[in-house]
Amino acid sequence: MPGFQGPRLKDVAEKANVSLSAASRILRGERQRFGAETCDRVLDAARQLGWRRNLLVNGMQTGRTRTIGVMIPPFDSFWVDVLAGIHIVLASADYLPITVWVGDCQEMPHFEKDEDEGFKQISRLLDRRVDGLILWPSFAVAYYDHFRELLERKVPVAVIDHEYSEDQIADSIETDEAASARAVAEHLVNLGHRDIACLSSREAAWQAWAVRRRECFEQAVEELGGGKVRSWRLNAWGTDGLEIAREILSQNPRPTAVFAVTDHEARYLYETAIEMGLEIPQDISVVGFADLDFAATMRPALTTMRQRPREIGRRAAQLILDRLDGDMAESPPTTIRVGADLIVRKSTARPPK
Amino acid sequence: MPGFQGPRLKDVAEKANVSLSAASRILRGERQRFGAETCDRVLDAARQLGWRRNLLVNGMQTGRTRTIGVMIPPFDSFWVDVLAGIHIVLASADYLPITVWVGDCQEMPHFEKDEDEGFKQISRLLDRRVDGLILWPSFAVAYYDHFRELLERKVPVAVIDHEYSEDQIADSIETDEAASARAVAEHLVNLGHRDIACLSSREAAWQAWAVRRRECFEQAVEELGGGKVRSWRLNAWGTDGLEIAREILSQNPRPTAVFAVTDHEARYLYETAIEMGLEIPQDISVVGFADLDFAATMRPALTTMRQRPREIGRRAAQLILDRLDGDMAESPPTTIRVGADLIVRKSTARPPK
DNA sequence: CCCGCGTGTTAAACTAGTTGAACGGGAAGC
DNA sequence: GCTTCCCGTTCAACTAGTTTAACACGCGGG
Repeated sequence: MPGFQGPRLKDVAEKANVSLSAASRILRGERQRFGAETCDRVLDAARQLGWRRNLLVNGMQTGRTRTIGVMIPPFDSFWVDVLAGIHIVLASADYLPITVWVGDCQEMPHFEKDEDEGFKQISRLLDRRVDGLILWPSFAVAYYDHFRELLERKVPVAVIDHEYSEDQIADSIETDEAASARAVAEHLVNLGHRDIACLSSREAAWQAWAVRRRECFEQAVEELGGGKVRSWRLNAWGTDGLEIAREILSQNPRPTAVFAVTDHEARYLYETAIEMGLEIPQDISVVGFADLDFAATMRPALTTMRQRPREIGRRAAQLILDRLDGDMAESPPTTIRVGADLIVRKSTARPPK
Repeated sequence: MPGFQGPRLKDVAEKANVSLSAASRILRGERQRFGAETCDRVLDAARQLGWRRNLLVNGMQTGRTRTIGVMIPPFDSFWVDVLAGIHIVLASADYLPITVWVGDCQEMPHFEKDEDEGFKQISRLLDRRVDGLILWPSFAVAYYDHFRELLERKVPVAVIDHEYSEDQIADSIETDEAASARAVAEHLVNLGHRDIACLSSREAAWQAWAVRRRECFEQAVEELGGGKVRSWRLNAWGTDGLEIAREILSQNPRPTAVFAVTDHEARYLYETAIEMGLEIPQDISVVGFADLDFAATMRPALTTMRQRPREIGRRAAQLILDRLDGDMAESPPTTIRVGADLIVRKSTARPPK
């Protein structure tokens, strides 16, 4: 029961009254060997029948499906924008991304729990013979072992927001953490803050960016004369945001500014501030990171580092395309660092006297 | 140069020392014809070599790629959640959605402008022989002509948020506009509002929901004794939101409540209210629609109808699966109406005296 | 009359399997 | 000694083309 699959090349050839191979050549663009009239006949026949090239066959023959697998968490607007960048670049190269999502939309996935499900997703991509893969760090770490297979199959892989420090086995595209953290530090120190806290995220192995963002920030503040940063982090499941925020804001002396490593953590600080009757930014300054879609509409509007997710997506896609048929097919893995921009809104001010 | 594609079945057969057809049968699950020891040998060999089924070949042979094309605008959290619902259902059936995006992330696409690009996207899906399609209305209307091809190819199509009134040629999954509009009307009329305005969106042909939402609301308010609704709508490009909002709030007498057909339009009303020094909800009540991710964090928090995008996505995916191998393969197109829930927040109150 | 050129044809091999039919050899049962 | 079963083999056809090689036909020029 192979359902009707549309007209075959054979149908086109018959309608145009030419041989199968002539039809194939003409439709592939090899026109010069044939008369103009014949070409027109074949092209017309194909159009009239609504024939379309079967990319499955093409894929079998050339080993290229013009398809790139993408695995991201469907978590927030950052990832949606990354995806947008990927789509734009791939579409213009006549490639198609196939996206699989790990985890739930409501919360950052816990890859440890979903290992099987995640690997099934990757399998679905490999079974369809994607030409390349763009992955978020979770897979890269949780399935480090499976990377062997990807390398053996020579499927180029780009990992977003995660760099392997020791043995880099795949390309990496990430936010420039050092420069970004320094920009935040400068902003706060310049405002006069000398007692600054940092609220980090879950610092799981596959959240290397969280660790680096915090460490870079701590270092930058100290270098700029802002004193020693007091740092907290969420638990492994990310469930204690409000409690940690309460702990930070209850310190005595209370820090005058808090850097949240993402806008999500900044939200906990906002909620806790309302709870405790503290005014942002009069009593405490808050800086976020990412400029997620809700950051601008928070009250007060959140000062945050705007990442460039679209550029990250674009660069990742371009890297895969270059590896596939560019000159860099064989060059060693690289790391691309994408900048971020400080967006000063209403949540930061000079420290209270 | 057909790049290395991983081990072939031939390699597995050789390693296990069996014939090609035996390997094929065993790996397909036809075990009873073979000895347990032979089966193990083949399975082991496949595992050790990392062999994986080539779905391209499968697709060619069976005419089924276990792949569903999805076309949506990457616009707001509504569509992200629809996508989430689709992914969940398809993943559990071992299908994979391939998503193409039309337009830009920042704004609702204008399909009229991008007709070529949009059709290229659909082509990319059909060229890869997707088994079914889930489309947003834009395509359904702009490319009405191309629907012929989809029907001929017997590719089941589900359209989200758009019902053809005359000749329904595809399945449709949409929000229950009549019930939802009535819920909003009841809420406002019960609060005592008797002079209610409606701010509709662009009412393009492919935004049938906007028209119906407005009309249902007008009718419901009148039936409930809330008087005659005064309605406005955005221009064809959706660029005059603030101007229209200003016009509404400058009316004399000013309506005491405004129903915005989506949360996006509610935003214009909020901005304009600040501009004009009006307090929400003391001076004017505002109701949105969709409960997009920013609705809860607006100040005051927006009262809105929460659509069920995930359910819409799930139902759409399920419908496609049922059409593919269920009993309803041949039944006529249906329309599924999904409910919505009124979320009362802080933007509605009794009308000012 | 033969050569070469422009067109186009046929046949075969190839992508990676899947599937049906026929068949073969050893062992057990009768 | 014959039949039957079990286990497995080989062969061929099939999915939808792509590509190479060899070849054929008619026309114009020499």
